[in-house]
Amino acid sequence: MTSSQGPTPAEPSQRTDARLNRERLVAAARDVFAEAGPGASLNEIARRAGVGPGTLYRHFPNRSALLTAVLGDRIETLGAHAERLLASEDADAALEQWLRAFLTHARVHQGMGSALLVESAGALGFDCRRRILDMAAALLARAQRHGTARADLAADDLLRLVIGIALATAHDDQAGQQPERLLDLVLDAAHGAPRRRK
Amino acid sequence: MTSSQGPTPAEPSQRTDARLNRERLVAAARDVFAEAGPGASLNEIARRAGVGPGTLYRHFPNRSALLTAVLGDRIETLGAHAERLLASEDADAALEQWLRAFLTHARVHQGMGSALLVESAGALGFDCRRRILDMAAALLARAQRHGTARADLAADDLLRLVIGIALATAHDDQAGQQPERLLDLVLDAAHGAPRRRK
DNA sequence: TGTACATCAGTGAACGCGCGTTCACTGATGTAC
DNA sequence: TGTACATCAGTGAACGCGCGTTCACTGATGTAC
Repeated sequence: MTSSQGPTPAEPSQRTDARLNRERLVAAARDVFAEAGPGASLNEIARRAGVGPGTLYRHFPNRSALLTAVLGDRIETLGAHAERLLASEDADAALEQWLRAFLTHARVHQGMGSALLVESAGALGFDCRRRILDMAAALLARAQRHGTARADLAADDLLRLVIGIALATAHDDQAGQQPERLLDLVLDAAHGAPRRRK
Repeated sequence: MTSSQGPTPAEPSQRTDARLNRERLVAAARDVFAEAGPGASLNEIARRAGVGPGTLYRHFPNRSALLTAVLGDRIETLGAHAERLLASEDADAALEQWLRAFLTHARVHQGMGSALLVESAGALGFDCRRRILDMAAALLARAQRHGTARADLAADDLLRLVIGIALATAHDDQAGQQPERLLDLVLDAAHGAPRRRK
């Protein structure tokens, strides 16, 4: 493949001011979404980015596109992390470390991740959901084969529990160590044998 | 105490039309909150109840009062259930059954419960949170003393996990048996021994 | 390197909307006689 | 039991607000010469 020197591979050729404003918008959106959730005001995001509302719409036709842009690099990071962990020694530890990273991500975006993960509609959201689910599935499968993870555990269930922890502890400043504690509990369940049901 | 024949013990004497409208409002609020979450439109609730917006405000000065009214009988029910279960034989089964009932409640009110449970502010909300936490704590303590529940488990953690399940699976019609499955996992964690951490 | 200009990004006032909330008015209720 | 009336609940138009979204206009950018 030919090596293009631009930092944005997808966009063919963008004016420098346009690229700058786009970056400003994504940065502002990251902050505002983190503060006010996925339903945050788009005007507020434009204000925070120092651009007019029209500029926001020029770059992102709808809220979902903006959400996806914000999530984009997070997902890249999580994906790279998963890749590395899949090559590591301890399959159990790999799963655990990735879930911790995912929890941090989901908490900071308090439900934003889940807005995309839970809602089945939305083409862009579906893609995000798929990619994260794939990462979790790969790590879980390895922990089941070469580790001590329960065989009767689905990746979607595990992920959903962690999202639940994020949602239930989001925006609670006095939560302290609770999110980590709750994840410990879930990890216990992921490795322990199922109880005999009556 | 003297036995008053009225069905509303707290209200001293209410006109019949007022009581009727109040009931209509609570019923409408229950539906609308369940559909649209705790941030649902109050005008929509009034509309659904067939009364003017002013009437809603006459009965409930703010959204929190209305939320509390809706939650009221649910909490009564959960409280009565907890009372009964505390007198039952199997301490573990009692905790499990109550948590299942609580999950159903929290799911149907998709985050409405959590709106009151999580937010520490709000005098009325605080009361709800306290009462539910007390129920969970009593059942958990008994399961720890006379059952197999882990000693290093806090009632707030357990409750928060179940709320998380409710939030993460709310409004997902194709969730199927997932909520119950996730609760099973949490129950496994609640009874199993903690893993040795590296 | 310097200038002219076509292109396209940015602007921000303005629109319609539904929201929460108010309040002067209407009307139903229940009581006193 | 029937009527007069004081009380208080209900009404719903109206207000201000912030939202999402648009679009005629302005202005910066990068290219062609």
